[in-house]
Amino acid sequence: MHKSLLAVNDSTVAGLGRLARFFGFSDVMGRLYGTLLLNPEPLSLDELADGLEISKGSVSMNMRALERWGMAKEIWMRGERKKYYMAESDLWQVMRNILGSREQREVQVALQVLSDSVEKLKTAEPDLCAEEQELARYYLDRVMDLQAFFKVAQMALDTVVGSEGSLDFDAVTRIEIE
Amino acid sequence: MHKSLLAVNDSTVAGLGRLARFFGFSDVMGRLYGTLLLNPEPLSLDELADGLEISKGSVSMNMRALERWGMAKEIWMRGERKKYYMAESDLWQVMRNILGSREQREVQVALQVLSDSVEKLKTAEPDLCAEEQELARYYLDRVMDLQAFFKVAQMALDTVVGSEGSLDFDAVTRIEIE
DNA sequence: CCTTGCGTTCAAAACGTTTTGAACGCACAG
DNA sequence: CTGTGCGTTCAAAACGTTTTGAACGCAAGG
Repeated sequence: MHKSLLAVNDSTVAGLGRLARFFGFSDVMGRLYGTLLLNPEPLSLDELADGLEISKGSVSMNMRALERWGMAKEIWMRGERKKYYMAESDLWQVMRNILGSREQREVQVALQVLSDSVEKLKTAEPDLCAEEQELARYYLDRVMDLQAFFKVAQMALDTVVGSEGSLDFDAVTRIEIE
Repeated sequence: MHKSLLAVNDSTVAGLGRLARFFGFSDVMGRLYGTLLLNPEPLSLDELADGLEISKGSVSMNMRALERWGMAKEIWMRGERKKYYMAESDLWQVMRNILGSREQREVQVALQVLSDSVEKLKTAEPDLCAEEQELARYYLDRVMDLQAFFKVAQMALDTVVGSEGSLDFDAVTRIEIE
């Protein structure tokens, strides 16, 4: 294959590996996704293993993870006993999958913990000595700051997850500041 | 100290540890930040080490990292030879620091690599055989999808980083979809 | 029934990151 | 000048995660 195509392939695959790490996935997941994304035809596990020079076991496990995250889908080729995969090429769809199942849950849990804390502090206040009451109020301020912060995060996530099609540039610039 | 205050402290510190990991920092950085955030008075390195039951060396290194990220600042106490730290309690300021120095650079690099790829593909196209040309066009489509994706990310980051004060809820809900 | 070709699994190994703790340097007080 | 108390450093150890590769299961074809 031509040198420039290989170069583009390499940097894209490497870049998606980086991106995957950034999102808390493994490097290999990102590279597998990149390899599939740049292949018009579906690829088999062996082709992926050869292409990235990693073990078949690793490909098997990481591809299952990619499937669970909706980043790749299995393709049935008639007459073939091998499994073939293609990348989900709609990046916003991938984004929605990830934010929707992982990040939203994370934020939910955080908000739950924080509102429990507010509850605890308010309930306990009467039982506290003066000094402790002051500290409790201080805690309350901080915890409520965190709550406000996470609520904004929650709204932002809901917006992306609830969107259809791709977010466009103009839309994002229309975010306004208090 | 009262049980409920300890419970709130624990869960907040643990939660900020989680959050720190999520953002690619170490758990300890998040816990140190949380500990400082819930202390009306500045704390010394030894107090932090004792409070979290970690070594003094770790506190020293992680606090310097927190300082570099603008998440804590040193407080000079007259007559004291110890170093004291306080948390930067404006969470949006912390966010702006992190997004501004780390994430923006990351996105910049990605965009640079992608536009280099576009350039390479366009330059090389005339030299390619028919089959390769088709693949090059396929690559171009995919690379440009990635470009669009990262440009949205860049805009979102710019918006947050360039903002002053805290983003409010309404503002975020005003994001519109294509 | 056996063989072949495939995907899956998982224990062990490789690897990277984080934590520790002892050694060190520095500044101040006596 | 010396001792004390502090922060810093870094090599070694602990730890967690990822990768490998051999063993296995399973299905299809002979």
